[in-house]
Amino acid sequence: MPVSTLSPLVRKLQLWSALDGAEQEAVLALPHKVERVDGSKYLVREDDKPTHSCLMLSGFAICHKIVGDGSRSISAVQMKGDVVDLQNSLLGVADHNVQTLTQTEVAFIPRQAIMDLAVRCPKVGLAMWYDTLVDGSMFREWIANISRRDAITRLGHIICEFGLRLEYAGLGSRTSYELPMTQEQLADATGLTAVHVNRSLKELEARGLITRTVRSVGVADWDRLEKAADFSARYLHLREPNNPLQ
Amino acid sequence: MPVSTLSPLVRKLQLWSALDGAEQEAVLALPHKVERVDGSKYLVREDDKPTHSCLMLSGFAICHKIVGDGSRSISAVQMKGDVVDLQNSLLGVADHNVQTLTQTEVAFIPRQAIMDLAVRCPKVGLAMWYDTLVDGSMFREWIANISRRDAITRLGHIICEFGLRLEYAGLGSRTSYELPMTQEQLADATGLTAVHVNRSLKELEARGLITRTVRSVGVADWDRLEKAADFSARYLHLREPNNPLQ
DNA sequence: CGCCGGTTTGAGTCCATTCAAGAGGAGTGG
DNA sequence: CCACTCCTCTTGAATGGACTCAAACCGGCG
Repeated sequence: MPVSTLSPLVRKLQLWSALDGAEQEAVLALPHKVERVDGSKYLVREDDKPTHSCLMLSGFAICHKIVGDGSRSISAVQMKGDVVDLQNSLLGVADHNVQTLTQTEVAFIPRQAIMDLAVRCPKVGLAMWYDTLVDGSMFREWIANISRRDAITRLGHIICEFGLRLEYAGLGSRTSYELPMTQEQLADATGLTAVHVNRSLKELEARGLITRTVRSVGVADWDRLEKAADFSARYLHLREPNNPLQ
Repeated sequence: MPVSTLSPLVRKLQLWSALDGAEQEAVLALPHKVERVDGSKYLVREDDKPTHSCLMLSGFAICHKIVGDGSRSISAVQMKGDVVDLQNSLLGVADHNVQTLTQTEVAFIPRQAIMDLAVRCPKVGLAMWYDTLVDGSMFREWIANISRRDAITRLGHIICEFGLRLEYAGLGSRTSYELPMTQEQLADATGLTAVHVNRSLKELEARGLITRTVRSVGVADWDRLEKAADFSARYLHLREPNNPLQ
């Protein structure tokens, strides 16, 4: 296991807080175990008391809840570089499920080690806090998306978000990428039904806003899609590397 | 201005991290300015670059966004003891609006002072991070609420949430409290329209799940409402005082 | 008293859902 | 190589929950 396994984490934290050599070392030295996990496996279940957080090294995962009538709500999609489960593991009892979409590689990091590091290296703690604040920003946008946009705008919006995030993570281009979600999963992430997602995607295509093949999305005119999807990247708080906030 | 103005903040942070005397002092010593703000005033607007966070001392405020077609999405309701605007002020550019619902007293704390404190007293920083994680948990539940529950369940759920939070903040009882929101605001917090909120509240009343007067809510049988509203308090991560996580 | 914001009610409409069935692809096993 | 299964995607028709539009009601307040 190379010592640089956790370097995506360092990269991410550096966006927020200028870490000196010792601090970077401390992050890289976090105890962890890398595992390959199949698709559609649970990493954490609601009500669990998880002892580890995980850093996504490859693949995709979702955060979701099952409500009373059995239907599912997806609140986030995680990809390479994202730290999932800070929410769950730090707060003690998991309030949502984390499930892989595809085969993934994840680095499991003990909860206690993260807390100790945050106390020992406050600037690292600050950066992790910032990362959580960005998660919050994304949740708020999803709330707005689900509650106040129609189906077509809503789907356009999530397509824009994925495009930017995938591009930022080096997994594709915003104008052409592989979408690792079924229409049913898209439905659960947008508060729609799979049938209506299907019809709305077709409508987006008919309007010339996107092109589709099996699981890939193409965007001919990004600006036009952004406009139609009521999308603005501000809420993602994407930052250029090597330009920490402080 | 008494030195104990910020004590609600100490109380809140203590839930997560056992702070020693010096750390408590450091929190209380945060520079701040207390102001009385009228109802329906903006504390922060989207796109602002706020320089302060604010601790709510009394009254109510909401976080909201206006989407492309002009409609509004409320993502959170803040009350006494809540720190609003960490999200906005720490990340630089505000991604949502914060607006008072009622007359409020707020303590404005400079963003830089909070960041400095988090670095100087890492356990305080950790506690603030935890508080942000709880916010995230609430956002996820709201996403589930808005996307996958019908109107009646959705409203019942938010009524349960407010009951518990108000009781926890010492502002009423879960079975009888003043609700500081109009039906239009409830609509924007649940992804419904004001008209449908009205009809659904009446239906909740007709089913004997709640009683209403002008702006107050009564719950005759809490357990029955919880059940009908698919409510479980887990996501609020309410903790007993004097029992820090570590 | 008249205004105003909020609540209530009715009637008609529509966006998204439900139900149902067929088509396309990938994987499995005989 | 084909039959079979399973999952996802696609399409049609009918339904319904929530919306829109509109008007009346109500209490507080200048």
